[in-house]
Amino acid sequence: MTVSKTAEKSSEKPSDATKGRKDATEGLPEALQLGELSEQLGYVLKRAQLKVFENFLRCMASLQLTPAQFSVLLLVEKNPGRNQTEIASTLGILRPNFVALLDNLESRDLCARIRSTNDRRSHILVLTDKGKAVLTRAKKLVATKHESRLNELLGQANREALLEMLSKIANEF
Amino acid sequence: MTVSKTAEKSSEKPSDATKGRKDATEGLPEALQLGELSEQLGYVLKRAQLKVFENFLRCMASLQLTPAQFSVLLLVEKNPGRNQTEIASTLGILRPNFVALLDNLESRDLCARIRSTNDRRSHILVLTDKGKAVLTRAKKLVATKHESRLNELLGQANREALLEMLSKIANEF
DNA sequence: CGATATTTGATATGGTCCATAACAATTATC
DNA sequence: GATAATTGTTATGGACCATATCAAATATCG
Repeated sequence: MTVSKTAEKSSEKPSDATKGRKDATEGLPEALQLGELSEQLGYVLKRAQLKVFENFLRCMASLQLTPAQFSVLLLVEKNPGRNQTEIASTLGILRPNFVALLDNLESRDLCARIRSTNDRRSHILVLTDKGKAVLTRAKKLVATKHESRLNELLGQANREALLEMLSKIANEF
Repeated sequence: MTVSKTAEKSSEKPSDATKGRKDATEGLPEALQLGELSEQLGYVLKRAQLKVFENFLRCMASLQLTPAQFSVLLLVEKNPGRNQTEIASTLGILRPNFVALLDNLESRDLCARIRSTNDRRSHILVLTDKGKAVLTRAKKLVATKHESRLNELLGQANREALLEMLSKIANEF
């Protein structure tokens, strides 16, 4: 050990004003200094991501769609006729973990697995009619409640610049 | 069910060219179209965050520090004499989950819990000498290997703009 | 052709992170 | 001094992520 146990506060300071934290300026617990933390991109990136996901979930509460589920619906709509492996891998989801996710969407009749006639191992993925309808509503909610709020916070131009830089990091880092 | 089971590909097309996917242009599995996904800030944000954390871990492999551990060391260095509740809460870590994190840092002699004399319930947190030394090396690694690579990818000005926008989202969203 | 290897969806399993309830010790409050 | 609140801690469960493994189906190659 390099530090003596049972010490207290800033040493070299046997003063009286800061003893027991009972000054007249009490009440607030004196917010901590973030210091270099607020300059760490990873830290800020993570916090921002949590906030965005949190807001996304609130906006989608009526449809009960998580970001991952929404991304699956979007990708299946854009790429109908693909199998689980293809959809999962382009989303960065491992096949085993994709099974339960799909089970959920299928049990809610948003998505369907269809045994392919070409390759009877694979399951072709398609949106059901209900899935298409829900996705349409989801897109509207995201646009009007979610992304729009980001626009008014950052401004249209900044939001696009942000997206471009994040894409660069996601793809070229 | 709204879709007929055992279908295949784009219907209304009993053609021959796209049957069995055995054209002359075979080989590549024909990359999927991301479509609107690449415009979803949450999606891109998450992917970027994963990439940044991944790179952070690689850069810190020699010191065996995770982003969370690094943030704790940074915060304790900047705010010595605070207790676990204060450090954990400003990092968005729940007290129960902070215990094991601290146990790890303390077992490696990077950080120490000191029973406060003011409030004998709380544990004051301080960096050990080894903790300070490791943190110094960690900062250098982050600066030279991690953040520098972001700079050359985005450019100094863009990196600062990115940080500012992410901070705005993290704090005001 | 037929033996072997590969692929696909699936299960089981373990790890990490996150969230809640509950507890003993200590302190604050009235 | 009785009651309430706080601190660190444990236990626990859920969500997410990663690996190994499997049966069925297909591909490969002698």
